[in-house]
Amino acid sequence: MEHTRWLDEDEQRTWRAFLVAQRLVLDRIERRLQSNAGMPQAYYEILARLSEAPGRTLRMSVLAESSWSSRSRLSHAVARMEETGWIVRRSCPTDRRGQLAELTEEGFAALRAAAPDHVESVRETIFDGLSPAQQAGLREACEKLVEHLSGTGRWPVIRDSGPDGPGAARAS
Amino acid sequence: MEHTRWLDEDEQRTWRAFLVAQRLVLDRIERRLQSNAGMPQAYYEILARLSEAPGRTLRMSVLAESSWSSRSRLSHAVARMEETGWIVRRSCPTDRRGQLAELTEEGFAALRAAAPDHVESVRETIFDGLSPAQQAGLREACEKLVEHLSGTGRWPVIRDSGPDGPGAARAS
DNA sequence: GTTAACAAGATGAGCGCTCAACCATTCCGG
DNA sequence: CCGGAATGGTTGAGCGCTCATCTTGTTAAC
Repeated sequence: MEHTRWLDEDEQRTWRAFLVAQRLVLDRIERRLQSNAGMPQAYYEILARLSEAPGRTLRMSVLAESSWSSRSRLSHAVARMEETGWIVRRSCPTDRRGQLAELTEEGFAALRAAAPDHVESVRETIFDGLSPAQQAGLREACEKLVEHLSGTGRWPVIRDSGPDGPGAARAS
Repeated sequence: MEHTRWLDEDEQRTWRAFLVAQRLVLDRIERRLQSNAGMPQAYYEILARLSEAPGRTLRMSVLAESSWSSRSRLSHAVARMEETGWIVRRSCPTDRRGQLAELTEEGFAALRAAAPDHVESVRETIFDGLSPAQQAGLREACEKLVEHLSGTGRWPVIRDSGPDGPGAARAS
């Protein structure tokens, strides 16, 4: 057996910093979104992707990929959001295995209502504390990580649906 | 109502990259740790902090802070790990409200057994995909974020005056 | 000293997630 | 065609987490 490649001091600090920063950031944003819009970040993501789709409708599998969600997770999430009236499911006409998820007017309204504070929260949490150079460094590293990890993991590689990100709700 | 400070295109990309990278990284490491050592990352963190403490013992509150965990979470986690025999709780001699969490031999052994593969997993996930400069950039940004976020609004949740909170009788 | 405020933890309900099945449909090699 | 593999999606158990609440112990004001 090969000897373990332990982390040197710099690597330890990097890993710790990433872990803690990730916790603090996600936690803060999740908490604020939950208290202001009554939805977790993952649901916001799903609604945002749906809102950008033609007809505000996507197949479950496509939606799962574009929101970086497992099928099981998406299935549970959509079931929940169907109960709250944000999404409706319809069967797919061309493939009887498939299901289409469609954003309802209520769902779209919920997304629009949630967006401004969520964006503000993201800005305060991430961008207000980092210099432009630090933002660039963060982005470069994260994009590289995504590239590094998205081929071999459990999620298929997908193309980002464009530079619009979670902001579709602002575009109308 | 002020106008929302929407994210520009660069900021969108940065935020998306951070979100996705964070998901992929944590997911991968968590999954591997779970399958190889039967514990979630948060538990590993707790065991690691305990193992570094004098007497392998810490007060719950200190342990909560040093593992960036809420008290409730730590309480649940320690309860669970007490069932599996990795931790024992003893009452604190100097403060009868307090509890001391002590790492057992079994807990220490579990941590030691988990460590090599976990470290290898971290290395493969984070460091093998990043150049030294990118690692440095990631570290700088994350450390800045931690600094930015750990001051106020850190973990202790801002409680609005609840039913038996201060000023409950007068507030409404 | 009494009493109100506060701190340390524990606890239980609720929720989102994972994992491992599971059913239904479609695809594809003989 | 047929039958097995692959695909799309759902389901339920189990778990870790949050939130609100509760208990117990400490502190401080008067």
